Amino acid sequence: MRTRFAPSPTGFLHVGGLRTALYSYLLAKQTGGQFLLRIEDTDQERTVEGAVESIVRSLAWAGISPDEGVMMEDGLVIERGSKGPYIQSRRQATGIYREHAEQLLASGHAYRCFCTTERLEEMRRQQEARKQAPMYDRQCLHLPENDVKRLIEAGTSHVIRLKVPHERTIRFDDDIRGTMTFQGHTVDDQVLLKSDGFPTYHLAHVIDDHFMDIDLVLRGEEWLSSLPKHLLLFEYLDWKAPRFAHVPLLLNKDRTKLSKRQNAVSVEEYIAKGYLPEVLLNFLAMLGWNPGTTQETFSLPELVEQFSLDRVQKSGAVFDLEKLDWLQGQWIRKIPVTDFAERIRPIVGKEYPTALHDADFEQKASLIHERITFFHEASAMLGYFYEEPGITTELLANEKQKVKPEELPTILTTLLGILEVIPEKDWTPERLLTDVKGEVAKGTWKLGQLLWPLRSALTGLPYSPGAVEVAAALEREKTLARLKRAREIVSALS
RNA sequence: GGCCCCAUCGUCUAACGGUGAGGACACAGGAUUUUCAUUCCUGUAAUCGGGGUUCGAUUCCCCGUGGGGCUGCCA
Repeated sequence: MRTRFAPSPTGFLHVGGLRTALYSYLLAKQTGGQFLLRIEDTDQERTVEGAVESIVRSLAWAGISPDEGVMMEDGLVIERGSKGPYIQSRRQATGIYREHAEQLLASGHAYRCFCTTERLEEMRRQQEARKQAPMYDRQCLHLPENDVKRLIEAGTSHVIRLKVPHERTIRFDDDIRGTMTFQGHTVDDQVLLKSDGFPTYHLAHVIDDHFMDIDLVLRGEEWLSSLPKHLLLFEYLDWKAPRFAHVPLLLNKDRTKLSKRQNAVSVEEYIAKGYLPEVLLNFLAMLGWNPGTTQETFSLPELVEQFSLDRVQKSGAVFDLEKLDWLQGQWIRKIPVTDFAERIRPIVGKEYPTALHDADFEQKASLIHERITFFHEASAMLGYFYEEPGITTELLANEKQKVKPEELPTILTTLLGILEVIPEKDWTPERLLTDVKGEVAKGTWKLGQLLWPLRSALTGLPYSPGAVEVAAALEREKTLARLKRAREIVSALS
């Protein structure tokens, strides 16, 4: 099956766009077909410089690479394939859209309209005042042939409109929604070719999807109401229409269409925040689709295998970030520790260069593997291994753990007494814990009263990996030095 | 206003017309005998309303209601 994604280069790639691209990609891949990327830049005014690069880059980041059409090679945007060009402004230059608009004119399914924007605006105003649906009143449909000829010769600016058959009922099947029906008289005579010679979306999509041999058009639900126009065009051009699947919209918390005002909507924002491509894809796939099992995490190959349109939801889905963050945690924990360590090493190294050559970095990284959500948190979580932490009495004491400030000097001395007798070669988390517990067994202190001051003296943090794990990774000498320093601080204050 | 689409826990969702309406996120409580996190266990929580059809409707039909989309020489 050949599918395509056809965004307009009006800005960054939208997360909703990434989802339709993903679904299209999955369908193409699972049938051994091709996925195409086409750029729809027929609106000269809305086209944004650099948007094509940005969209292609975001798609590549997500691992959704087109087999044909617009793609990235060596950092450059290129076009590849035998059905090109794949950028509509370049296709326009070939005359393909005008040609077919004229064919529709000749067959009587379209007509020229010379109405000015002012007249159209006035007409709509009046229609609304009369509580009628704003629709073109067909003034130019009834223009005598001679007048049309004269106006064209005079070079009068005009558009070409589709002549919608009012008496017809248009029925069709959508792969997600099933059968739908529209009455012809409720469908407006859509502009097909604008006065600047560019096609509108409607004409361009029909022509391009035909010539690019697209089997299935998968797009957002916002296109549902213009589908009758597209079907009519396929019919009038005497082409076989592709299948259509309209996916439900992504929603804000208040259930309106996902918008910039209420959410981060561009893929670039999620990249910048540090989400893994696997996570965004996994999350987006599950918004509006479910596997019918309790599986929650899916890799791209798993999605290719399991995705199907008949399990796609009809109603819109709220884009809820909480599950996204949970998924990110799940995916991070799936990364083998060695790989995880190598991924965060450069991040930590940026702030603490010694981490770059730390032979025991993996041991330290393993301590935060289950605690981290974003890689960029790593340096803050491991900083105490590479610089002396700031320690205060307030931090070392802890009411909940029953660590009273005035007892700190005694506790720290006790801790040093326990640890100093452990030789370098036995400096493991297990041995450290065993010996601390041995002290607890004597009955003076509870475990928390010893471990809280130990952990906070070593890390300078209220939350961190466990005391003995940190001590082991920090090594004997540094651990003892930090405890001594802590003891000096508390004795100076008492 | 008109046209079209949609409707199960707060959110994402499951359920050949027969289930105690299931799972996940979030939330609450607990366990993992130090914090945080992880992991595990438990709990709170839903079929929009009204009519049909049927022995039996979350499921099928109709009418409401609610929400959304479209209504541009934008896509």
